[in-house]
Amino acid sequence: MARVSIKDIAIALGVSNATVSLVINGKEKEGRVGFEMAEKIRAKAKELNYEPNNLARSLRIGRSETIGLIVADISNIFFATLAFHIQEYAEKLGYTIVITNTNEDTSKMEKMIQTLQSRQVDGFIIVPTENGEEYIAKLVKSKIPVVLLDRCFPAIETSHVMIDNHQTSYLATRHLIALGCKKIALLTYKNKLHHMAERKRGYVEAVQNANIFDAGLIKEVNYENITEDTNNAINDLLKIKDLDGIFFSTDSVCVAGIKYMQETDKNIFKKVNLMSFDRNEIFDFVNYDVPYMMQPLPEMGRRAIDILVNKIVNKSNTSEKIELQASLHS
Amino acid sequence: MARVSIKDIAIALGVSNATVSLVINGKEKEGRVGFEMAEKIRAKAKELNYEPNNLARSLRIGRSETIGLIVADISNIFFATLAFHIQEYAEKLGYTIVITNTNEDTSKMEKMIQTLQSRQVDGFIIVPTENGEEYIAKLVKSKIPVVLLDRCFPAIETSHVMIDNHQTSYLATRHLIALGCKKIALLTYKNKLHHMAERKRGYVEAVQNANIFDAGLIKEVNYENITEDTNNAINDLLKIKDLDGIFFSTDSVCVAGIKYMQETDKNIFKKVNLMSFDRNEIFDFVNYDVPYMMQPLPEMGRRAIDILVNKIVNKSNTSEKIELQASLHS
DNA sequence: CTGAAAGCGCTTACAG
DNA sequence: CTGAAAGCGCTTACAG
Repeated sequence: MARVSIKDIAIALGVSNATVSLVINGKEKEGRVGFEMAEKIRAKAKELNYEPNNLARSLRIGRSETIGLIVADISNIFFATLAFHIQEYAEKLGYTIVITNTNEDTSKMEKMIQTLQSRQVDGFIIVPTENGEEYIAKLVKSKIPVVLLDRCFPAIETSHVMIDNHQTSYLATRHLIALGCKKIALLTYKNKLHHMAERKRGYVEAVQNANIFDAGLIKEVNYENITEDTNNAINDLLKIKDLDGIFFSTDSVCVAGIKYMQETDKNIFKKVNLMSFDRNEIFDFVNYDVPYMMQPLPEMGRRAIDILVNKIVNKSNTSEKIELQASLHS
Repeated sequence: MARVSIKDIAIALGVSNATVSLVINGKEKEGRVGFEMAEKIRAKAKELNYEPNNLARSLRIGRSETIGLIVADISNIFFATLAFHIQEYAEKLGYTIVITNTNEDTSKMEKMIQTLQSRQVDGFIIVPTENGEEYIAKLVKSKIPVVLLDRCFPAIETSHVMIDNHQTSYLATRHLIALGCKKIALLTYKNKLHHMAERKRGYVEAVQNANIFDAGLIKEVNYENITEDTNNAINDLLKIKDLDGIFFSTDSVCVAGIKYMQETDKNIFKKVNLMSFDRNEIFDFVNYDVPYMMQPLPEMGRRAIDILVNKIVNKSNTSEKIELQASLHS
């Protein structure tokens, strides 16, 4: 039951390893192997049930045709869907995707990157953690191809694929304003990630332009303590007279918010308009049509792969910064 | 920027590759390298920023310490969570998990397995597709370590980790009966997978024992057409006089069912008791406490890894068939 | 305590 | 059109 190698085929047929390798890789034309010999080799390969050893191949050619995908939380439907699209597309290009998970933990991210590097991945697509800037900077400096996804560090010169968070947030807020809202709250994560700051900036710009800015309407919650923090924030907000809009900067906060509001006041949605970032399945079960800004997940995945593969294949070193548009669903 | 290898360290220090390798792998004691030399080697490795090449190592030792995990749908929270736990646990044991996705497509499953085999994974954890029996049988016969997860093919002699579907389903139905239900419907997938048949069997046994079996209360829907089929099934069921219970054999069907029922009749949950297989986030947003049978995902993941690693390391060839208990939440 | 050498399975110049 | 040989970066008997 020992695995059969190129050598076994070569010996069985009395030819050289080189000839077999050429045929197996379909290089018989440029490679100058006779048609009959090629046919014999293919037949023998099938007969012996030959399966190539890609480890050996990778070692020899110096590429593994494997890409490391590092996401923040694979059990979050947003990242799971993104991972799904990335895998689908990468497969078409002949790359295998290795997905790993950081749980928003920087030391874990570092460990994952090291593990994958020792397995010789050709490049990385990374959703970086909040405190991961230093390590990502080091990684990028080491010249291994990297594309950041969904999030970025403006101080580092890297390629990234994300949406235009500022613009998306601005448009989301404008939508509430167009609906006639005058007191619009923002419920967002408290962290240093740039994309979150951009979402806040988009909101602030929109309410300022409409002359309805009020710093007291901005509430920030911690990722680790989302339920309790959100409940408290909503409690505070509902005390505000004439509150008529809440913009949630992610669907996870929106879900937590809606859950609490439903329990608190069944008629809340008649008074307060919501807006979410990304869709969540639970929206179908709420007695209110939640409008949301949808990120183009399949395209984000494709673009990330395209840029990364270009870096890998052409050794391109330019930083491509892609910011896609999200679409309003209401 | 060329990667530094063991050889570079050896040359820099004027020692042999073997000595460096021994130290790097912490085998200096059994390996008989002097402490001072070991220290010098470690220092030089750090200085040169040495990172081992696991591809080369795997090729040499004949193991990759990588496990292929093949799930049916990574964007389904059930599998995503399972994948998460498997990865967490495998990492502790020094294994890297490569996750891929079949989308319930058998030809895709075959392709994924081949790809991973050529990358020399040491073994597989597989959630097999409905028509994948033949290929899985072939795979198992080839002696590569395999553990089936969540589903199994009784005709094939393999290891598997799943729950006791019959018993779980039986208890779920008993719960509805204990609540006083006399007309309990079953809403399940129409497919040939054994675990689904077991869920049906558990339901049938429970209602037969209670003398309330009625074949007309069993409705089957297609995975590909879940929304429409479920709506039709629910429509039929709601025409039945005195219907007082519905058991959903998976949370995905339950979600579809609840969605439709909510739209159809707001007071439905006062008349009909539900029971779901597994929990879903949307249950929090339904005006009714959905009871469910919860599968022990972390344990399922751990057991699958333990069995697989045992096969890999000890070349164990016995089939371990693990059937865990699910717990009732109501 | 340390080194020289073979070999894992492949690919790729080079020679003929 | 085909073969002999080197080498990717490791590990592991074997010899001393």
